[in-house]
Amino acid sequence: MSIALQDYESCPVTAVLRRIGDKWSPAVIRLLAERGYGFNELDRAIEGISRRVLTRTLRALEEDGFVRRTPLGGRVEYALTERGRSLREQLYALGRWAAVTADRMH
Amino acid sequence: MSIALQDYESCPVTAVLRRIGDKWSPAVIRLLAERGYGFNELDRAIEGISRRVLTRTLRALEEDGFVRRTPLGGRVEYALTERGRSLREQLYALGRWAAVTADRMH
DNA sequence: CTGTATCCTAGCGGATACTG
DNA sequence: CAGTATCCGCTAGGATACAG
Repeated sequence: MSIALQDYESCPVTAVLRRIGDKWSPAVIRLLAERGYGFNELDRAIEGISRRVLTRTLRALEEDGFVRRTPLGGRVEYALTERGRSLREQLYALGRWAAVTADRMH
Repeated sequence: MSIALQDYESCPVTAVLRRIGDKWSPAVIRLLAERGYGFNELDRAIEGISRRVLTRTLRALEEDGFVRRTPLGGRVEYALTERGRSLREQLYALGRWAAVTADRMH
């Protein structure tokens, strides 16, 4: 069996890993799982992220249907969609596995 | 609640996502789940990867304890460790989820 | 408050020739 | 067969000033 070129991008698990495997997406998803957040609120909550990257991260998550952006007169609220909450469940399961087997992970 | 700097790297799920969220790790894991492979054999099976990147991918997976490298007189065999098979199970679950909800994933 | 514009750096991924 | 050496482009990520 061999893996063709088009398989690599079309493989669902690879696609989702590449999307949320960046530096900040997991942190954003984790926060939005609690409640809705404003932009600067997120910026302050996630220590170390730059506004430029936060913007890009949110846009990408929005484009994939994980996050919904709602303008509310002068401010904006970001929240998880149903699909986003579904993803969050998957990541939670993966997190439990990772925590248990983290001994050889440095 | 806020996310401190050190949390980002120490979070198990983020760590594992960053490790296997690269371009080729999922493909390598998928192949090695079947059976042991030699280096050039992997290179041929994964269409589009360069030897340089394949080497780095294998080294990283080995360092994290997902893959075992076994020299066998003139050739080398790469195979999943127990931990690697465990990860493969997790990815398989994530893949099923992704396949089902792939409608808004492009 | 919610971003965008600009500029910069480091690292990933790729092509290819070479080595034991 | 199993890699390493070299070079190169692209993009992710970061700092910071500016804008509506």
